[in-house]
Amino acid sequence: MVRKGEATRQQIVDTALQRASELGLEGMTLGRLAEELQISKSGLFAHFKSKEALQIAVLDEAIERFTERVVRPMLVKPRGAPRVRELFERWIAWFQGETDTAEEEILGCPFLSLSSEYDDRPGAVRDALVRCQKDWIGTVAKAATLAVREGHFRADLDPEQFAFEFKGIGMALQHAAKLVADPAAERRARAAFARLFADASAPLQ
Amino acid sequence: MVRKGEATRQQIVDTALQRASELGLEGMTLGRLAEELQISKSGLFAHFKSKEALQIAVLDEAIERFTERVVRPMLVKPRGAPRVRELFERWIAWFQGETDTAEEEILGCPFLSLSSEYDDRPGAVRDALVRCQKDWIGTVAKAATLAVREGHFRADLDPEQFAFEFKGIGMALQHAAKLVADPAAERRARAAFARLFADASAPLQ
DNA sequence: TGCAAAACCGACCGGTCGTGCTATTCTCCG
DNA sequence: CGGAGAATAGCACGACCGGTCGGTTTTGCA
Repeated sequence: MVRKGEATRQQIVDTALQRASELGLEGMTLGRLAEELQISKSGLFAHFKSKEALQIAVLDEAIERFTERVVRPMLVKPRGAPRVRELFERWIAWFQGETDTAEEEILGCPFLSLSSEYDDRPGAVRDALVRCQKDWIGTVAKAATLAVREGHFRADLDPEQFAFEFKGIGMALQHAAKLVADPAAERRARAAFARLFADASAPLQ
Repeated sequence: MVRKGEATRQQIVDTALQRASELGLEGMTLGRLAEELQISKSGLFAHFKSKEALQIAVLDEAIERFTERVVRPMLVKPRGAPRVRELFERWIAWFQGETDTAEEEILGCPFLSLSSEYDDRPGAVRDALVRCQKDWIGTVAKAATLAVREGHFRADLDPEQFAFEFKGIGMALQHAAKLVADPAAERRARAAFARLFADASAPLQ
């Protein structure tokens, strides 16, 4: 007697994530969400004690998907440069959304959208977002550290600096692809990464 | 008999820009704006035919200030590498807000906040925003082009690619400084720019 | 199959949103 | 200083917001 509710809740979170990616977690409203799900607003609300709780549930869902689609698959590659490359490729793929089928257009990374939505809005959602963003740059820095240890990257490389620039490339990609609708955005991002990667690599001899 | 109204309108736009930088152009509301200005909501509204008109007025004001504080001052430097450097320094300074006095904390660039606010929200505001963002990356690319022409940058440099990465550094700075509150953010941004600049520079001989 | 609990609904609350309309106050020119 | 017109206030509107509550339907174990 605990099945149906959980399924509905999952369905709500799924749809909410979708809407939140477009309108932001604040811009998403319970009424329209319920309407889209063909559910009453109160029925929807009953699954969460507050809108904030729903927002955090949505954020957790996004984190889970990100882990599954980007972070975990990178581990199949050997430590070092290949894993760093894989991380970038997975990240780029993440920008085109959940579809496993071929998809051309860039939907963007929900975390980047949420980052600017909450960088001036204190609260539990922001705290959770900060935590997961720190985790993410930590993951990138860790991969870079391993690449140094493997001898693929220069010994004097600053992994945190690498992660900073890595992140910048993704943000520029999102900006160029979504707002300015530059068809060359993805190519530019790859070129930027190639430069970052080359600079980080250990000299051939 | 055209004085007072214009002064009030300017005051409204000033305050609105301030609020919009924190809450976004959508999150900013006429009621609270009027309250802060000690003005009636209808009195405020009378200066603009719609909220969208106010939003665009705010955007125009931001563009004007950006031009004054970032784009125009760069022209005092000679064409080429010095001008590119100046552009970056002015841009970094722009992130700390309007204060001419020393200010430590990063307030962030309103355009970057607005970019993610409107990348999924069609309308006149978005159109204006896209236009000014294209102008901005065009300005950066133009400066890079001149640096190539002056022989400071490599002849085979892609100025648009340079502008893409330039923008990415600023976005990473905003993210690191505002959301994650990383005290090293500005240092990281400068280091990233130094690397970008060095890669773009023509070989010494 | 009975029945308690879980799931869900519809109506409704106070509040706030953007936006009109009308009346009053203020400002500046003649 | 008087009056025309700009500037502003007062007020109300319809819509929608997040959230509450009492009642109805559905579910799944005993």
